[in-house]
Amino acid sequence: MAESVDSSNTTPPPESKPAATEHKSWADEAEEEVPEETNDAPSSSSVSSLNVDALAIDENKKTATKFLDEPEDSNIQAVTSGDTPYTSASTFEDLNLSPELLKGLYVEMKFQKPSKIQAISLPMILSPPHRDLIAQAHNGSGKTTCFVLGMLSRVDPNLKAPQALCICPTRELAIQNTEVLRKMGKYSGIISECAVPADSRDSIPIAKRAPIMAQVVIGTPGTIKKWITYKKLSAVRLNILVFDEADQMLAEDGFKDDSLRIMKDIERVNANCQVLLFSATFNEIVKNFVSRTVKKDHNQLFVKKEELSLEAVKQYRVNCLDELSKVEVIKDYIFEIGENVGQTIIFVRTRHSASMLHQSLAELGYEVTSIQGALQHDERDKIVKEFRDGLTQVLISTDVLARGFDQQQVNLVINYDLPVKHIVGYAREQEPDYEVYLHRVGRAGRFGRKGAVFNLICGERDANLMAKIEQHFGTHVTEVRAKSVEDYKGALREAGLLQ
DNA sequence: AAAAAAT
Repeated sequence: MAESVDSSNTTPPPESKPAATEHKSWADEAEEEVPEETNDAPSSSSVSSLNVDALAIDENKKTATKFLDEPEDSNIQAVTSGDTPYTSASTFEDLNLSPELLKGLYVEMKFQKPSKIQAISLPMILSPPHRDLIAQAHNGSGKTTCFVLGMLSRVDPNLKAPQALCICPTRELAIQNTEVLRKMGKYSGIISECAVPADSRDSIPIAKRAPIMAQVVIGTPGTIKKWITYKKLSAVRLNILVFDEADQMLAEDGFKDDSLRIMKDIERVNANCQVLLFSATFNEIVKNFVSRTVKKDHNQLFVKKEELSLEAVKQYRVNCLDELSKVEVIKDYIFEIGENVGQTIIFVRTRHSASMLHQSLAELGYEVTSIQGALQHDERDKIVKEFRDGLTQVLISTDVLARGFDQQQVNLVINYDLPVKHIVGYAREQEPDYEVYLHRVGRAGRFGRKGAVFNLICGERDANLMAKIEQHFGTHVTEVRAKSVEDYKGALREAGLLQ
């Protein structure tokens, strides 16, 4: 039903081309980034021969392009602006990167060749005239590498001034992206700074801070805005501005104003700053809005929503009699067998329920940690670090970690509550937050790994939400009977997480 | 409601 809406806005109708090939498992090719799991067709599989075919032109001189490459076509729809030809990169060498950056990719990151989204987006990001780009790609498919490499490539190492800026919705994501950039840029000599609020004890008053000399700055909107306002962060030499989770950053209350403000502040002093918007989700309304926040001649990459669910992540529902039995399900089944399949994140809707669930499980003797935005910054950092180090197996979280959090050992995601949209006024029926759902699911199955999601459903209200989610993404969420451990084992086996 | 972050 919504498909027509989707395609009409993503892509002008093709004129002469046959319909895009059926979608194949994205996961198969996303695995390219994981050396030990690489079992793909050899890289000679004709990626380099693809070129851009003009399919249709609209009044803005937008050209719809279809990248015809590997047999497992991932159906990323490209809309390019003007007549710059872009050729997909089959190797990182195709991108004219510095030897230092190539070394970072191969030695530090252990990458072999670009993933699909990298192959397509990087030429668009790196080739003059450096047009703005709105890029959508699946969870865990390597978006971070796209913009991190974009930032590193567009920095002049000899110029000691901020040249690349990246804005993220959470502290955790800003830290994670900074770590990726430092790793990838290890041999480049490029200096970076993470702009998130410091612990109260070692924070320096902004007025006393020296101006930022780092060449790349990655952070959250409040701190970045503050640095710009106090003239500690100059936008004059910025070549590239990235919004990670851009749909949230630019369209959601609380983020939108800050993001647009930062964009305007930069524009005022710098007309040539390339803007990149990255996310796994851009719903139709948001897509429409954000495309008006970037330059008119921007390029676009989009994926249909029906093809966004990761096929490698199996989705299940568990019907629970009441809220209390949700805890039973978690302790009897998830803890009994879940611990054998890797790490688990349990998502809850409120900060309060994060604490409550944590407490209940702790009282029952289970080792869990929980994270939510009301905790102290250093506490948040500590909990994430323990989880990353594998010291904790099960982490309860609000949606603070719903987006972007990349921990490859997470194979299991529990939706203790389904995400719902906050509707102002008196709505009769609750609407699921489809984007948050997809992002939560995407915490499992990183880079094409297997994963499973258990949605704990209680009552008609939850059942309704679940049904809407299934309909929206065109996926089936299999029911698991909450009767015995065997039922759960069967589900995990089916998901490929158990033998 | 949650996410940022400032006061």
